[in-house]
Amino acid sequence: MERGYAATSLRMITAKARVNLAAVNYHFGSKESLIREVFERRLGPLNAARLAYLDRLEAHAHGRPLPVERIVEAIVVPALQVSRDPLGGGAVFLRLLGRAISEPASYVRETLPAYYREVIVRFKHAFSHALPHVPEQDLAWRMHFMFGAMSYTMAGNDALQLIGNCRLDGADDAESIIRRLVPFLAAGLKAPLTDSPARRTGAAARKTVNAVSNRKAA
Amino acid sequence: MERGYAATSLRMITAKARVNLAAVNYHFGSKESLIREVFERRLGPLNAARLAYLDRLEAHAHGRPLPVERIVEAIVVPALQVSRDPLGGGAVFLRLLGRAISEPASYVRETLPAYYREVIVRFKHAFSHALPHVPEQDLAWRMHFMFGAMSYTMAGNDALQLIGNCRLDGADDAESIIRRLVPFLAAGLKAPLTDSPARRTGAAARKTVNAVSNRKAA
DNA sequence: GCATGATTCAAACGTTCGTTTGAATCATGC
DNA sequence: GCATGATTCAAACGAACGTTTGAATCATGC
Repeated sequence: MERGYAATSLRMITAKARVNLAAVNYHFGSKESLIREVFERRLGPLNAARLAYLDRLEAHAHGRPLPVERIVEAIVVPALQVSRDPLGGGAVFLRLLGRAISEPASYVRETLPAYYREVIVRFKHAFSHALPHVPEQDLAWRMHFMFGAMSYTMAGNDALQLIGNCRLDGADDAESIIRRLVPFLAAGLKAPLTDSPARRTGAAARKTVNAVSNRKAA
Repeated sequence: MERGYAATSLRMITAKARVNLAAVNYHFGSKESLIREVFERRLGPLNAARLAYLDRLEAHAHGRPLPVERIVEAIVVPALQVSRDPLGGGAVFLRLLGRAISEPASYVRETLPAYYREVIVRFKHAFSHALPHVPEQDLAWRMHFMFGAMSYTMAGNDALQLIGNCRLDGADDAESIIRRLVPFLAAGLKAPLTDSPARRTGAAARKTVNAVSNRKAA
């Protein structure tokens, strides 16, 4: 979580766990299998809880479209529960997960999608039902942005915000994060569609390029 | 960009660049200094362009609050320009940057904030001027979410979306990404404030925890 | 109490890493 | 054309990595 996969050695892990170095290869086979097992144990139940949450919402709705906020909650709230449950991995696992999605290592790029496939399909249907006027492509992109904001937040990437002369309070309190994250994401998903491709950026953008070039020349 | 800092060896880099391995330590001193130089060269001009863009907007506004969409554009459009300019690093640098923000390595967690300090202060002022009803803490969080969605998108994290039975078209076309990203972020920043802390999540959340526990027992 | 299979342990393996070294090569000013 | 400083190069260094090994230890059923 705090060092990334490649930079975390089995010697660090086994020392922290107070076990012998060879135990990892004996019980798991390899370092790669070890972290795969972590996801197997933690991510499966988390996504199952998300689907169960969505099932409950849809059962209550009797086919009517759900409020976007509720659908977003179905994704975010189970993560909150995990972060509160030390036996379920706690907040540490969420941080690991947030980082893992950006992890370039092949082991995770080939493993994670399998866990998310059903979640994405189900929630995409729910969103497209709740937002019938949003074209499929736009919805896919908005879900993409949503996952970005979520995983970034879960990864605890406070590197930038720390220095904005005002710390983020309640960064440890998952509920206060969700109270702010859900309205943000729901508003983004419900944003009005802009059919005109922002023509006005053309001129300003050219000036920007010049500013970049000038800086480089200096 | 595609392997992460720790997993990218100087031997790979020097082989790709068709130079001798020792050249890195001769010209840069160390691997860490090498990547620091990359940020020095690329990130400085990019953030300068963002500030210049904001300067231009504010000069035209004569003290009046700016539309949130325009402020977001000031952050996003210069990145588009960089992605189009192969000499400025191109899209590859943006992907590197998006990954770097999530990179746990200490070299970057201590280097990047310095480049972003002024950007964050200036844009926070602009946003709080445009959104006077949003408390400072909420605004800080919303900017945090915004950076998350942005860096995730810039990092090209398509691992999850690929399998949602509908590919993201135009993923290479930066302008079409921006056309969708700006409305999403602006809507999120302008989202109505929820003063009631979503009490209704209590019961549902408890059920969710049970679902997780049951899955674990199975 | 002893045989047996599972687990733990210290030690070593081969590989790869970032870095250093010292000689070879290049460029440049006189 | 030669001295000098900068750069390139092949080779090696020590350290750290994931993994393997074989003996020691533990647990368990008879």
